[in-house]
Amino acid sequence: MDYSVLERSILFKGVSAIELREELERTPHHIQCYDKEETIFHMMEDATRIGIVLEGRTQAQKAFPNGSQVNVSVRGAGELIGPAAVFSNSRRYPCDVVALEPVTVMMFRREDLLGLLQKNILILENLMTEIASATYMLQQRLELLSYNGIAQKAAFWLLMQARQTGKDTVKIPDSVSKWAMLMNVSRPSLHRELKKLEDEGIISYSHPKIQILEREALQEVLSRS
Amino acid sequence: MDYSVLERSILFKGVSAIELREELERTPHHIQCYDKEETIFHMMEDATRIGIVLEGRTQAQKAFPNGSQVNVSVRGAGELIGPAAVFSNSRRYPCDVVALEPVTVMMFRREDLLGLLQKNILILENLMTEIASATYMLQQRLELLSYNGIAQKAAFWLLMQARQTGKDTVKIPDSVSKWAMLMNVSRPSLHRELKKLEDEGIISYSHPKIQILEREALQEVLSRS
DNA sequence: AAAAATCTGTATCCGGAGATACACAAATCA
DNA sequence: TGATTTGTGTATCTCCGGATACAGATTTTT
Repeated sequence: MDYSVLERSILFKGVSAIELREELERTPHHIQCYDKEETIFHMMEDATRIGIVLEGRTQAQKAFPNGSQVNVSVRGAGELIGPAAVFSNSRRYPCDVVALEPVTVMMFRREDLLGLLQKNILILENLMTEIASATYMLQQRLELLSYNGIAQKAAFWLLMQARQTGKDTVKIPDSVSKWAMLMNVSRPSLHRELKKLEDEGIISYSHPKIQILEREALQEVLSRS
Repeated sequence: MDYSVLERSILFKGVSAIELREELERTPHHIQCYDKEETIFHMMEDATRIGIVLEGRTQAQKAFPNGSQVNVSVRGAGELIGPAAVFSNSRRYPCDVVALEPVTVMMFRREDLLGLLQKNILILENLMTEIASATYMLQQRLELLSYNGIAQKAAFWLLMQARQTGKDTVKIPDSVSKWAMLMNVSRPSLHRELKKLEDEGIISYSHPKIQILEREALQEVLSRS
């Protein structure tokens, strides 16, 4: 078994290889594989298990009654799926988690993980940081959705990316379509607004890349409405 | 000093009074009072402190550059403010937290609280559950905002309330205006849509109360679009 | 390399919802 | 109790953005 992923995983980072091995021997868990498209956790299902992605990528998504769908987050090797759900009061998965590719996951049952946490403070801190950061991401997401104009949403997202990466050239996430979904707007509308921003000389947009030309002006877009 | 609030607080519930007193004596903290309208935590400020509300109510809110504002959550006696922010990677408060009334808060610095957590697993579990549940609330909020129609948003909210309370008569939160803000729509538009739903015989609306007449139909509203 | 699937750029149409305005009711305060 | 503030009910107007369509480009599959 390859421990390198685990050693750098969200949950176990900072834990020495030896210690990690011991902990795992003591703690019940199992490895599970899923095909592409397969659902790992079902929305509203009882949240008894938490997973560490060992291989492949998963996506949390929420299907709407009208057929549309919102993508919440993508998790790759070393990342966790379902951590908040398992410890929340409701103890339900709030979205579906599906495999974007063939995926292998290490699964822990809630009670077994709790044991781990009680014995190893470092793991516990890791988990807490992860969950806390998740709420931060969600708040960010919420702020994005709370802007009423498409230009505002796009500007907010661009400024956020620019701040996080330190660069003022931003690559579009996967595709314009995905980006539009992320912001809960239609793709043609997003495209139209990007063009407008380009016409105004605030950004320059050539397919997979967007460059922020006038950060001031872009900031100022946020206060329009 | 009155310990009754603390004993039933989110953070310390389940901890015996004696133990609680000991912990508090060992752990640096201080009590702070705020006037109505005063800001307790500033958005983007360095998140070094976590608070337990002892008296009064606080509100987390986010001001937008264009002047509008989103209310995130209200916290009363025994509840926590800033728990996720303090343990997130960014370590920034994601919103302003302001006093809705005169408020007294017990403040802990991050490092002091960490000490508490390491010594007392129960407190740690409490905190984790709280943060995890917060992400659940946020997901809910996100789902609400992700519906594109006002009728859909309202229906979702009503069904949620009905499920949570078990009743099919729902009281509007504070006021229609506040409700509209919560869902990020304009008040007149919300009112219009409520009327429509009433015309359709799905709900009955007489000022502070809404009764769900046809739950099936209301559920079905969600899939419109 | 051909075929299939997916994504982009762009235009046209139209409905939903925001902004605004104002009379009336309700709650708060002086 | 009257005055001031805050919230509700409702209409009208405007426009942003969703739906749809389709031609070219790009990527993936076979």
